[in-house]
Amino acid sequence: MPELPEVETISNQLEQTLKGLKITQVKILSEKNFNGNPDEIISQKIEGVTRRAKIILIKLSGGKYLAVHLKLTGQLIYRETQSSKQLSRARVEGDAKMQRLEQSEGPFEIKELPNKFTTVVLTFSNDGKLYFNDLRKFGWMKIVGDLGELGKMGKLGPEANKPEEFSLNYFQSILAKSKKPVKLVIMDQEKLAGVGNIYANEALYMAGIMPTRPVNSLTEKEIKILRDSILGVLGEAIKHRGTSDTDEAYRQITGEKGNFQNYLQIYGKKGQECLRCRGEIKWMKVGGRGTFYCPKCQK
DNA sequence: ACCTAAACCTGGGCGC
DNA sequence: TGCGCCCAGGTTTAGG
Repeated sequence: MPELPEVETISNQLEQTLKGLKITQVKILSEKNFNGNPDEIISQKIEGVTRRAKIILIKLSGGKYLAVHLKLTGQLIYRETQSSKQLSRARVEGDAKMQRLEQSEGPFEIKELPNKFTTVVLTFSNDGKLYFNDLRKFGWMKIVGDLGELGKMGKLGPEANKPEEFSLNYFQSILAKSKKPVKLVIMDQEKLAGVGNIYANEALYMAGIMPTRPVNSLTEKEIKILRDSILGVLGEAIKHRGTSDTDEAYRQITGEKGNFQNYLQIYGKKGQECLRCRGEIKWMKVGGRGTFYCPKCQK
């Protein structure tokens, strides 16, 4: 699910929420989604939470990290209270935060936790709990000393939302070498970290470039515009706390949806009108992934 | 080195 | 209403 803006949002919220707490319990409900010895992290303090590409890194006082990848449908939901008694008390007392939680929408209405999709539950020294839910169970948690232990996943390009790392010079250098479709190159995590299917579609539309264009055919001007579009769309999506396009995937740690789905221009809009030319938005597969484009506006 | 399809899973939506 | 098929925010792996 989550791409850079969603993982950034979750990571920032976890940093705010978990920093300084100790892990008191690790309950594993799905063995295949937790890699490592859970006893190793019990009673360790959370020193901070950061992000690299689409990986969340929870730094522990023992020096290691609890790394989390949400893949397509992973969620991390934090609750300090969950009993129905507490819910009803919050209702009576008009607790704004709890009411907001109760009102969030979708089939996973996260009233009951853990639920059938919960794979791991971490409990902290304040009795708060972090629920790792994952409908498709592709996501994982892993105890690692550094990113190198993640194998291929640890080999990552510059962060796609950071202009200094993702420099124009660097972008030009990776594009000159290859005849691959531009969409595949900007989604290649080893070349550029954080861009996934939604934001690749959006950035290419904004830049007016066909997703299938061989990268070595891009003009200098197009390369500049594409870089600006990637930086721009990721920045905006972070501001709006990510995209919750469907009901079953990305949520903020409160259970609330993000808001960037209201600002998408091309992703998921097959058959609808292009905002720019009023032509029909088309769909095709590029590298096996669903790709939305406007044949008039993207060359 | 390239490309594609399949694999990991579960559920929603569509056509018939 | 039900069945079969295709689709889904990611990444790895197998085969040509």
